[in-house]
Amino acid sequence: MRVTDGMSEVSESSAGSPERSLAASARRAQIVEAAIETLAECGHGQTTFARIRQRAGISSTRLISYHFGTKGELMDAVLEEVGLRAHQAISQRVAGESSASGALTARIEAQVEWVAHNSSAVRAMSEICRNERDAEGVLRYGVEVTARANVEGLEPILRAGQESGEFRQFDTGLMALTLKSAIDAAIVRMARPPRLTLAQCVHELTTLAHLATRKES
Amino acid sequence: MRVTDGMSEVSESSAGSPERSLAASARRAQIVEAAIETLAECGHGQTTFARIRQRAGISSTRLISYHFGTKGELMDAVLEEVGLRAHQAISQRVAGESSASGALTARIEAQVEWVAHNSSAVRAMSEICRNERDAEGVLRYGVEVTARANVEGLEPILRAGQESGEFRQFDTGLMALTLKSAIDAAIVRMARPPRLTLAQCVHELTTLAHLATRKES
Amino acid sequence: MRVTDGMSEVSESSAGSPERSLAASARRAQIVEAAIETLAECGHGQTTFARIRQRAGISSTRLISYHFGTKGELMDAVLEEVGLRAHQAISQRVAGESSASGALTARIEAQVEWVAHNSSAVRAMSEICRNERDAEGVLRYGVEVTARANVEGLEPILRAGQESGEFRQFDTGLMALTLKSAIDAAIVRMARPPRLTLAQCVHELTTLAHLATRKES
Amino acid sequence: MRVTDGMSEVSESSAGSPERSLAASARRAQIVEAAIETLAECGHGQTTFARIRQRAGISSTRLISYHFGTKGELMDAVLEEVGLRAHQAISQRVAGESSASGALTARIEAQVEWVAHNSSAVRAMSEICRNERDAEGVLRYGVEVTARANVEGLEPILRAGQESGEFRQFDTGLMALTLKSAIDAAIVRMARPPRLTLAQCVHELTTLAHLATRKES
DNA sequence: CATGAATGAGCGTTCATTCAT
DNA sequence: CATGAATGAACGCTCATTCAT
Repeated sequence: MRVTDGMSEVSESSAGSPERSLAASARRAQIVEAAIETLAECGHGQTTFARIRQRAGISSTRLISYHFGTKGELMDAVLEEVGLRAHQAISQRVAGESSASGALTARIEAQVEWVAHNSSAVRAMSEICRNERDAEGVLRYGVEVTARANVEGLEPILRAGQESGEFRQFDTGLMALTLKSAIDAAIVRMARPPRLTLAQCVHELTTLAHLATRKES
Repeated sequence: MRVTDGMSEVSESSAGSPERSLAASARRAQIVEAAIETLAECGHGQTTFARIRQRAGISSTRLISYHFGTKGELMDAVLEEVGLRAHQAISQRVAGESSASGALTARIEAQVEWVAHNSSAVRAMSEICRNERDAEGVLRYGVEVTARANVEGLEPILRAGQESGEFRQFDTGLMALTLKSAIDAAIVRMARPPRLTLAQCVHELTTLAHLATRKES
Repeated sequence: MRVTDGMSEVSESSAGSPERSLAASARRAQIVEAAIETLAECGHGQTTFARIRQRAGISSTRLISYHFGTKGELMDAVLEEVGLRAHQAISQRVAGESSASGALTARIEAQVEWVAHNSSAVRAMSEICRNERDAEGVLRYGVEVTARANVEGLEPILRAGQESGEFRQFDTGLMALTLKSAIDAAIVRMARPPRLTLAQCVHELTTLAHLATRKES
Repeated sequence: MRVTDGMSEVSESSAGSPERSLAASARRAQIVEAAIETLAECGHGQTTFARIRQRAGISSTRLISYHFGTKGELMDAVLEEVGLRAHQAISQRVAGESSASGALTARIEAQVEWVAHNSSAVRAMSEICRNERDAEGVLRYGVEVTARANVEGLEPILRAGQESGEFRQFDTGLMALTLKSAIDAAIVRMARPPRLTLAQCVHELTTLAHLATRKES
């Protein structure tokens, strides 16, 4: 039986069991972390096994293919890890809000702050989603996947606000995308003079969202 | 020690003469066009001389380096060409407007329509700006360059509107980036069900821009 | 941005351990030997990975860069190997001599004989030293390196002879270079008619050295 | 009839006539000079048409192949030019001497001085002779050619000295080669501390030659 | 006399991956 | 769990040369 067909060599050892040995999990985490940093710093095109190996401080690239099988699966693991981190950090902060307007503000705050403090993870995710392709050359993750962690949380709020009458009528899909883009734009803006603080950015964005969504008086 | 200095073998000519032979210009245009299509379809990472050669229907990749020197200079040429096209198509449409609000609407209309009808050029530009790096690994074109053709035109309008009292106070840099992002988001949105027409998208965006910028009554 | 730093993919290992696996050492020796022969026969300019691969009888040029990293490092390895061989063969033959004159004669004998019987190694070293350049175009090994293995051994003898009063006053650096050159010239001379035997060459050279260095009576 | 088969395109125009137009001769001289400088500075391996073109300040490498046909023929022309210069500068200085000893001294003086003052030409010649190969990979100019301009003048003097009884018996071929090598070594020596003046070098060499060749008293 | 346009072959290097233990 | 050795394919780029005017 062939051992490697796109599957990690370790995953098949305990067939069926979702658990992984402690050492293996640690190794995987170490490699994923190195991959995130490399993606953020060098970009997808320069993110090679050799560079990841170097940053992770491991002896051979063989260790990477040993634990993840192929490069694509490593990218999957990175995406999963980043998505998990974002979800854990953001979702709970929106929970307490009762009004759609409040929820929207809370969500934007949470999101922009997380993005600002986890730029490497965000860049890594972005690099993968926009560049990772399969053998035929088609993007493996559409904008869909990119949107999921962040936009997915935004659109339900917008829909709820329209249904409750808090918000005016607009295309919720486009508005969600716009707000998500605005959040990313804020990170770009913060890097440029004249300097804006994180709090100022948050305020600008929540104001913008409020004005763009509220029902005309 | 390098002798070509990364310059096209055909370019130099003693004086600063902008002249280029007819045949050479045609070849360059042909290659640039093939490069744009390849970038849009295959992404920066898969945009190789071999693929460009194939799409351009020329005999050898040598023809590319003959006319452009290095890959980096070809990318420069692509960026220049796309920038020129966008400028020519967009700038004049904003000229006639007297009010900031009218100019903003006109600019958004012009921009979203151009982007919608020139998606290959836009994708090509995006791929280059986000992925092209120099030998040391740093991005050759910052977000600055990306922003120039589009954002540069947006921000002056916003500033003028604030000065004339038409617009409320907000950070013009962030607002320009947000509107630019929203335009790109509209393209993404149009590709997803439920379907939105171009006109509907334009309306959504101009409405959003109006609400976000107008002075509170 | 480069990750391999021009290092062999197999070399690193955390500590400064001189150990290399048996198989790897054998492969390296095989490749170095093929490189020496190629350099001697085809010259530095025609010494390509493809030719070395062919002569070594290995499957791919990739094996060379796998074991040596870059071409420059392969050249380094060749130089090191040839230097080692020469040192081992020559140095001990001079050890027993008490007088400077005797040492000089012994050294010349040993050197000319080694050079005559290891012409490939000598040519390889010569090709590298005179042609190998770095990226900026400067010679990587000055005449210094070339001289080291052979001249370095010559000059101390000359200095000792002057100090002991055996030799007349002359510039030891120039004399050492001259004798080294004369040894190389002997190899050239042997290839031309009328034929000279190795022993005759040695005699001619030792006589010349004796006459040129001895104190005037 | 094909115009180019290893022959310069201009040479065939005035078939049979050894004269060349003034402009063509000037161009050829300009290119040869640039080739000499490039060979001396960058070495044979890096002496490309592109670099020569640049240094000569001409518009296209096509001009080189136009005037010289192939690279090999350009190298021939360089060799011819350098040989001519050396011959013109050296030969007359030996003319007036009556004794072999005097002629030898005069020749060494003339040769070392010319070499010292024309290092680029010497390096160029050396680069060509040691590296230029034909399509099959064999050196196009043996040591023979290198030796011609310089050694050729040395050996007759040595032979004459032996016949007249001035010099002792030794192999004139090896001695000539040795003295030629010693002259080149002097140039190397002069570049190294402790500094030696040209006059000192000449004195060291003529003394050495005298001691090595004179009849034992 | 000079130039423009084109070209195939070859270069060293980098890549992810696979076959062995 | 980890490593060593090997590999074919592809990359951008440089080379001298040739077919046209």
